[in-house]
Amino acid sequence: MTQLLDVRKMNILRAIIDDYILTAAPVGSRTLSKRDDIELSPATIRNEMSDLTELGFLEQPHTSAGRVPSEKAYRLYVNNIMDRAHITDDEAEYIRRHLEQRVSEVGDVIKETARMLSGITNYTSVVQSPHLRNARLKHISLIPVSEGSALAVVVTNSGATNSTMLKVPKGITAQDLEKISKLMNERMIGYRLTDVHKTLLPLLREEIGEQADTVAEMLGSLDKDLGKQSVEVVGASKMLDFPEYSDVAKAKSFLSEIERGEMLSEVLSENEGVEISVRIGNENDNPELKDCSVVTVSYRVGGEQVGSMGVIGPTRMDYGKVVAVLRCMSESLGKVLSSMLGSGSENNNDQ
Amino acid sequence: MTQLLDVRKMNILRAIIDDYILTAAPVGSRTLSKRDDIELSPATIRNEMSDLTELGFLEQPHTSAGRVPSEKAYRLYVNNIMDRAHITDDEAEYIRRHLEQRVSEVGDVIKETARMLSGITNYTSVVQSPHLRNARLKHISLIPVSEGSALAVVVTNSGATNSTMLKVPKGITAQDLEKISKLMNERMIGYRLTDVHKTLLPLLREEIGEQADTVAEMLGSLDKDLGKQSVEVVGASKMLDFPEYSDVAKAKSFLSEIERGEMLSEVLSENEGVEISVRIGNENDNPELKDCSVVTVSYRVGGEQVGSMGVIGPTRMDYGKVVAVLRCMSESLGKVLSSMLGSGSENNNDQ
DNA sequence: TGTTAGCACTCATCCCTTTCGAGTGCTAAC
DNA sequence: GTTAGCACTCGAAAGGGATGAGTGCTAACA
Repeated sequence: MTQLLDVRKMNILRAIIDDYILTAAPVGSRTLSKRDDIELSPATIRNEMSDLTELGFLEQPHTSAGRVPSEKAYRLYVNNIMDRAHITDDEAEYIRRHLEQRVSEVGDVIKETARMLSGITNYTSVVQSPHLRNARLKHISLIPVSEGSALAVVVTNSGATNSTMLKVPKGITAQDLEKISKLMNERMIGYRLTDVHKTLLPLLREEIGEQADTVAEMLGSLDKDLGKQSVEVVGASKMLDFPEYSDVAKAKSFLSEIERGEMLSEVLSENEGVEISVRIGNENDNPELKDCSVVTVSYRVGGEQVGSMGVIGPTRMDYGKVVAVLRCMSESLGKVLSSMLGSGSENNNDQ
Repeated sequence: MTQLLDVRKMNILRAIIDDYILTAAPVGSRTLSKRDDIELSPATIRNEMSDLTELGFLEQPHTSAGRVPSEKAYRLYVNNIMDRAHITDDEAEYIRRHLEQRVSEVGDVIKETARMLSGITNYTSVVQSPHLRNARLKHISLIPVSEGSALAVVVTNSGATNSTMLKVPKGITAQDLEKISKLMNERMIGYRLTDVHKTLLPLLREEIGEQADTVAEMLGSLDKDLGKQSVEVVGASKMLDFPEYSDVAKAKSFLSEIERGEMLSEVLSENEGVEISVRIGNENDNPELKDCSVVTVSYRVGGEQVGSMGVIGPTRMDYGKVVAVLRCMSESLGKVLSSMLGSGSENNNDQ
């Protein structure tokens, strides 16, 4: 498929895309022939453009307008043409530095990542907090809050903490809770929460005694709760900077959808297992994103993929830069989280 | 000041405001004379409108347009004219019901409140989480997380829970932490955090021994952290529904400001001590809000004002409905929080 | 055979004018 | 004090060139 296009066509296509990314205006043959990297007359270029249009890489808003890249063109561009190293060492250094200053809490790091991501790219950024599914228990506290409810605080080996309100059966007293949490701390530390729930709990049943059902229920709801990954969105309003969204109705429907939030976690969870993913226009499932491109990247802590982040922008986004920035951010975030969370990486490897 | 306007002028002004709130279009004399509640000819109305314009209650976009209410008019309307009981018992019941279903966590209740508030009014809603400044300690856990950091989990008598990452001096071991938290639980329960920090700590110093400084520092940073009130915003994009924001640049600058978030906490903390506050157009400090009105209301748990919420909309917002809804929401939220948090109200009163 | 100049043609955009109508203010009559 | 009548204002919408960026095609050139 690559060889469908000769070098010259490739160059012209790249030039058109580069130009269009910058200006959002249809690109004409004269404009192109003025560029230094293309030494052809407008007429020749027109012939090539005509071919490219026929091949589906270019589109014409109307007869007497310039050409606009099609989604197929962006796809080709992303796969084969763009130069990825659009990010300087300085910028990379800046990202790392800036992230490492925020040493306090995971949530803050995620927020800061989202802010930087949107700040550097000038698109909407989306960053998912790391999931704890495979984290190992380090400490559990059950703190009585009121009749019928207790707060479960879980610290994992990755240093992440999570507190969840649990319902507690009527009969259970504060002493019971203390007993249970003591037992849990003695026996369950070092296991994955899912392991505890599925594997270990049955073995421990007799030892726990009459409260076994309570514990099981608590673990179940904990399990569910730890699976939830929050999502930080920054710069949604930046979409209004682009002429693509100069129509208020369009802007509104996009922003509402972002605000609802459901789309976002879908978008981020779609690329499990993949390192980096670029979805262009209609490649997105969500119809609200059909004029957008979404670039997502997963990040790892201690070798394990624990979350992802991404950028949402118009289809004519600066893919090269975005991909480079995301690569860098993913790496930095991974490092920062790993180091922040201390022992995380070592303990995670022994199965 | 009220008596500057006779009954007829008042009626006309109210009619104009009502109409303008609905349509956002300048109101003319003919339109008014067609209304059932005004039995005057257009010419007569024109005379009155001319007077009202001279008095500063109406403005004319241009000579041959209808009249638009001025901010002064809205002020008068809010203070003297509007009928407040714009909300039916059914709606009030709906609000209460809907909130009470969300019994799990304070954060969820706040989110749901914000969602409903924006849903019912169709404006942007802003809801602050309750502050814990005067809450009394019920339980403290210090959980070692990694070298140099520990998680402090505080449960207050109001049932609110809050966890904060604390820096811990190098020398402190897990055992130390346990000892400290045990001591704190024994001696500090029932006090306000600020009391503990300022009053009780000095008295306890010797008893705590060498870790006193550590405890002091921890309490200090806890204190600061518990003072933070998060803010939930829902429906910011709804502003785009209004013709006032059909200009994308204007919409963008408004949304960016909302997204930055700082303005919001300012707006909400301005009305401490006041029950309900209406700020119209330029009455707002923030220039970004000069075309908006902000209605805020505080809410109480156990007799004490612990937070506030509000609605942001165009100056021609439906003040009557908004005020009524906010009143109801404030009451419901207070009740739900009080009941949710169990013992909250009783214990809060004994000084 | 590939490249280029020339030319007729298309069509969105800009600007100007005209028309339309909602709304006003004033005056005179009731 | 209220109202009908009327001239006047002015924004919004509709129409109509002119402009110019851009195309496709053809024929000539290297």
